[in-house]
Amino acid sequence: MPRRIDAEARTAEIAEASLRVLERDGLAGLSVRGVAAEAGIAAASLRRSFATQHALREYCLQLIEDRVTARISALELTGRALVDGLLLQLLPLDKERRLELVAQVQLGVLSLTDNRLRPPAIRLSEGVDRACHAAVQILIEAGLFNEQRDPGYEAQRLRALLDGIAMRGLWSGELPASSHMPGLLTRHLDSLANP
Amino acid sequence: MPRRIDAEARTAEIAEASLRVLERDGLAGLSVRGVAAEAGIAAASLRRSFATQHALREYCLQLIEDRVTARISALELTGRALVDGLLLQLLPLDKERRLELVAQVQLGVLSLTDNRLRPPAIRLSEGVDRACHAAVQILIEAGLFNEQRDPGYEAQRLRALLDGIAMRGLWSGELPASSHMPGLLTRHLDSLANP
DNA sequence: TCTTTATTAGTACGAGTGTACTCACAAAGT
DNA sequence: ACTTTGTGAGTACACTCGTACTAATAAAGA
Repeated sequence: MPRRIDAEARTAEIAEASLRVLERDGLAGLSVRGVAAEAGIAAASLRRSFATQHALREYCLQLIEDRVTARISALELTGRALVDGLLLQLLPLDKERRLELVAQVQLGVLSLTDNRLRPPAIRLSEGVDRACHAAVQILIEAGLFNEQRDPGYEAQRLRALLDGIAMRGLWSGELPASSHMPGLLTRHLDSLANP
Repeated sequence: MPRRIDAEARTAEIAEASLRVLERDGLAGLSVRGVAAEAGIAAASLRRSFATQHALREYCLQLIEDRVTARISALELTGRALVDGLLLQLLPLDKERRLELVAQVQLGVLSLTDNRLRPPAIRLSEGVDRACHAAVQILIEAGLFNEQRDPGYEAQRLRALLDGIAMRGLWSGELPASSHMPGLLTRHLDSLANP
């Protein structure tokens, strides 16, 4: 009887349009009317998928997490190459990853003053934490991690370094100048094997 | 003839009220009426100091930079203690520093989509860069920097690490849990002397 | 074909926004 | 005492916002 059964596809489209709006216009542009226009649908249709603006913002964070984890899961690598690939998924090295990171930071900053947004923001952050700990574990198993080092500390330091490099890449304009970001990261990963 | 010649004092009060609003209510709260209420003055009086909302936001970034540099200049330390004190001024270790960092991130994120805000944001970022390079230089002069290391690379890595630790401190709620932030930093600084 | 449903466009409301005024008051310098 | 000036409170305009409706349209299943 119904007209269509899209549901999920529709919400995904809307959320992806939201990410584009977040990168182009920032938080101020993430309005019901603005996102609907970007998605090419009517505002009333958007409110059928997301009854409230908060639900939309929440789903955006969820979508970012899903997309990143999907990309990481798709990596068919091992050892050091896997560690590189894994961590590079969290840096704004191309348009897609920059889009996600900008949106993530915008919503993350909003979560500082909107407590309802903190749970999904924390979930996302914990995911990155797990990735860093996993990276250290992979290095250990590959014999690329000096045994004198403290795995827990190195995972934390790696997390901070990763965030810092990502931020640096964000502020410093576009993608070209940020091509030396991976260098900083890989050089750090190299150093974990030595002393 | 005039009534008072405050000028600077007034603008400083307003900007400090703005920082408080930014931490409490976020970017959405940084409105003319909202800041005026926080500062305890009339909206019309605020617009005498800041003709436009953009000027207010711009001055906030400037004020943050001034406050941080003032605190750093006031440090009467040398060697490693100076490096520690210098870098700790950029972490959200107390209410004042957290206030500044939250405001800085809020406006920094806004500068991603408001190009007029980029110059002051970039200035602030470059100041942090200089601090990191200075920190490395101080370590070298104090003999706490292994000569096999690359000063330029270590300055960049320090910068990223500092930003990452600061971000971590921001997201993870309040100040208590972030007391292990300095540990991460000092441990890294220690390691610069060795291998 | 008929019925059911999703989508659309449009409108409406109350609130908040930046910006721009006016007018009365209070304080300081001459 | 008088004049100049900053301040305060208030008002206004045009806009956007989230949210909530309506009525009309289009498409799919029965």
